[in-house]
Amino acid sequence: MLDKSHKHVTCENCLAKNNSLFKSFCNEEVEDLNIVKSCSYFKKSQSLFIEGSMPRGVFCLNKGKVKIFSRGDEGKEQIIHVAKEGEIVGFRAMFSEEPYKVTASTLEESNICFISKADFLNLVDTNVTLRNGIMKELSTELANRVTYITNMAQKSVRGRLAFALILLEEIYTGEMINLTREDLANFVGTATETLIRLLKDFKEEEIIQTHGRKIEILDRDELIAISGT
Amino acid sequence: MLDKSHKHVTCENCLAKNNSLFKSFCNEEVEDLNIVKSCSYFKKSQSLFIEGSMPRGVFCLNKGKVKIFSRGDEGKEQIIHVAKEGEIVGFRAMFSEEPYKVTASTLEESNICFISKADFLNLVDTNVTLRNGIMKELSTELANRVTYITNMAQKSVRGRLAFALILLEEIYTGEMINLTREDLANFVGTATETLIRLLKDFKEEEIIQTHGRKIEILDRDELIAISGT
DNA sequence: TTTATAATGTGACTTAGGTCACTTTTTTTT
DNA sequence: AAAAAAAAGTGACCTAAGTCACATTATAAA
Repeated sequence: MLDKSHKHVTCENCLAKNNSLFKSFCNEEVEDLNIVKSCSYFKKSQSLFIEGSMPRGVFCLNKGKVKIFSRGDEGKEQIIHVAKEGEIVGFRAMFSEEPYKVTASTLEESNICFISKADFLNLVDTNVTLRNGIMKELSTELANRVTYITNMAQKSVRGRLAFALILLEEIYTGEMINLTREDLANFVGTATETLIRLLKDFKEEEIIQTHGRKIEILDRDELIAISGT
Repeated sequence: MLDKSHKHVTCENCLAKNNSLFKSFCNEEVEDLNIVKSCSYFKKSQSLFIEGSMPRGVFCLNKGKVKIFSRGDEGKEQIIHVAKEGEIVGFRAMFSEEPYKVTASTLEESNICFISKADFLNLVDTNVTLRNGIMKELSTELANRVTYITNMAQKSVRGRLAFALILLEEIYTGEMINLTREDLANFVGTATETLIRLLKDFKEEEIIQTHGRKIEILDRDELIAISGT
């Protein structure tokens, strides 16, 4: 259980910092950051921002996980990304001058800091390293989505699930993958029932093991092989 | 037929310029651009760059169309984007320090200018407007891909084809959509046979009309309706 | 603790869309 | 113009994966 009263993690002490776009910041820069940011506690299933609304700033994850999703025409969630500690969420929309195309919502209780649009853009304007980091991040993300699209278009659901589990293992480093079957299905892009059946197959093949809803990967190599399907 | 001898279009006279990231350039800036760029003629089906190779610069389309695709595990092309006159192709990889994740290849004979990585990055460093344009472009593109992914995961092939035709109508403004059935199938993410059958349906429903391989859209509203499927 | 609510899991059935095997038409090359 | 190669189009068949309708846990609330 997170300490709800601990509302102001200082950037200096932020454990997630070295995993973030701010990792190269010097002490002075971290101090500036610390002044402009505000920190707050989010319960499970709270939204940071909603598809269609205008961006007002960026969110920096100190602790917790956040799903980023868009809704298809029938309202079904398509999870695009699961953000973890250290990630800055919502900065893509800072530059596009358009409303959010995605919703961000916590998957578990989280400590999340907020930096206003003006402050963030000011940082980007004045800090070359940060700016380059962001351009690199945007480009890398764009390249990742190419893979994502190709997977969606060409792989079987079984292959996509294998791929998703490999990605999620990275995101849930040190702990077990912990997502509702519906969220997992919405990430893989399939029906919940199909997802459950495929997980059952993987269990029977001893590729994974479950502890309640939590998923432990037993045979990563096999998953890699299947993900080519 | 393009004039093959006309190898050096000056940026000043480039008809595509106003449709590009360079549209806000002043005369002096255009002159600088003109000095660093080189211009060449590409036949149909020539590659500008290939997945896996290291980026050496960016390509600016003066005339012609270019498909951008990645290959899935079985080698099947997945077309991510069709670039038209005015677009700068390959600039995403300039910032990622990684090999290309996609291949770019001409769909028709084209006039294409080249700007080396060093020259391009120099421009980006010194020209704030260009840089902001690029950051905006990267972000918008990222948002578009969210839609693309959601479509792939949730829509029927019929719905995706309708959506693709709407996009392609924009890209082929003033002319008719002219793609092989295989390319179109690889854009929609389906088998060529399925694509042909669906096009036949659309013809019977008088939503489109074909002139040889060229596709003319008759009922855009109906396509929009179907694309929600 | 009981009740309500949400999440997980199964079975039966249907179908969209992929695959394979050809034919026909168009385009390119000789 | 003839030959070769590539693209377009058809038909028959099959199966991966979606849908619907419940049963069975979990989890949260009263």
